Amino acid sequence: MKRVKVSNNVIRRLPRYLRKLDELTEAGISRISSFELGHQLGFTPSQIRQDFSCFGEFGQQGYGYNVPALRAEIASILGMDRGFQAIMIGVGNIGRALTENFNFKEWGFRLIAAFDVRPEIIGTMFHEVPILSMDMLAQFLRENRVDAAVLTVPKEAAVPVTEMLTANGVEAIWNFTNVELTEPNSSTLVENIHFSDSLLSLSYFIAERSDERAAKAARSEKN
Amino acid sequence: MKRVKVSNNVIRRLPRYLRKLDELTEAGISRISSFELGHQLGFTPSQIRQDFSCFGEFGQQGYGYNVPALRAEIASILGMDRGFQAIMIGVGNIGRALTENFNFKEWGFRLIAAFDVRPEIIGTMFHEVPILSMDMLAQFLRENRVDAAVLTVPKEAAVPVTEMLTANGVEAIWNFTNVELTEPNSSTLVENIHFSDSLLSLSYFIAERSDERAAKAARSEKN
DNA sequence: TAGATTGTTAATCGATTAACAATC
DNA sequence: TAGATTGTTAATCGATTAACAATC
Repeated sequence: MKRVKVSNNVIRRLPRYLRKLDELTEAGISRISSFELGHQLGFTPSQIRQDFSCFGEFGQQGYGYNVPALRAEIASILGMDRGFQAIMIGVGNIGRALTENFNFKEWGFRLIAAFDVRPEIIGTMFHEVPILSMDMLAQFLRENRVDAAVLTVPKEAAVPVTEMLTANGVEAIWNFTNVELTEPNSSTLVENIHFSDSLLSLSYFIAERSDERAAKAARSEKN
Repeated sequence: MKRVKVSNNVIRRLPRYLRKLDELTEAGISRISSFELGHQLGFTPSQIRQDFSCFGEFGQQGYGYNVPALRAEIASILGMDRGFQAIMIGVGNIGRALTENFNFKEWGFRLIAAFDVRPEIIGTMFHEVPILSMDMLAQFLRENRVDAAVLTVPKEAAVPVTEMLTANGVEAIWNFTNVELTEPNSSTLVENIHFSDSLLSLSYFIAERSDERAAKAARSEKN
């Protein structure tokens, strides 16, 4: 697979393509043009062809794209077939909710262990995932390949735990704490789930619309 | 406040500014230059000044920005002071985890009610939020101002519930279902929390780095 | 073959960065 | 005042869109 430098925007669109292709498959659609796919996602056909062309030639002139084949290509580009292994740090509310509700396997990750500091849960299993003591973390990382750590610890623990993880060779963190981990000069990959950022963006748009309406109402009152 | 058309990229950066300013406040720092702020966030000073200039003049030549004042401005731009009210649809695992762990008030939202279809929880309270029957939704929306709905229903219910919400005047949805709700021609604001999209982006970067290392290893083996 | 649609090159558009006069 | 740093205009860079020859 050719891996030229692909822009961040393109990468962020890949999972949306994947989801849409899964929806199409479910609906029994096996063939789609960039025109129709673009229409359904709100992208231009050009953008879609440009995006895919970063990785190869997946379509066929005069025909379009084969849905399952394209799906498989994108899954592979995203690394879903690489058998990545992940650990979870912090088995509190968020960690448990994630373990129960999020299907790591479906997205190519195997959650092989979880770590916590509370003696009462250490040594137990939670949904087929063993909960180990944080004291075991370093040893565990020496003995197992861990491609990513899911960070679901309390706010205060976020930075020290991150330091511990990177010091022990973890190079990718899926961060659920509402703490800014991205250090300007670190090579660790950090992907953030910032609930508040998301809600605040929505809040901005709600406020914007509200202001627009108020302005409109004020104008029509004048006339 | 001037509200010219602000690009999406700028809006997405605002919550990060807010968080950083809160961190600075906590650290007792009350003044910062665009240079230093940029350094800490990985942005250029130019970008920071450009971003802020969309909304007004918050700095002072020769001095920089006053941290609490700038924080207040951004909070206001994001609509955090507008007393937005939200309802939650679906009180399953995700809904409960969110109610327990996410402080809506901190971000300017008041969670005034939750809705579910399961008789055994209808009529109860969960963390000060009353759980009502879905049958009451339409009436509730007529009688209360609801600025946003938090969508935490099972996958299958996502589309029908969304239709019901929009039909009853809800114009903003915070979507936690892994379903593509953004219809190309709807005016409803949809903000998605797609866990899988986030993990798959991370997966891409892990795979990319792995490939780069393999290529490097292969090259050095040849020499 | 004729029609459709790709992959790719060129043109446009928008966002980021640089530069600098204004000013605290 | 001199030094620092903003707000803003201009330059650059990158991403999106348009166009079209290639081809199934």
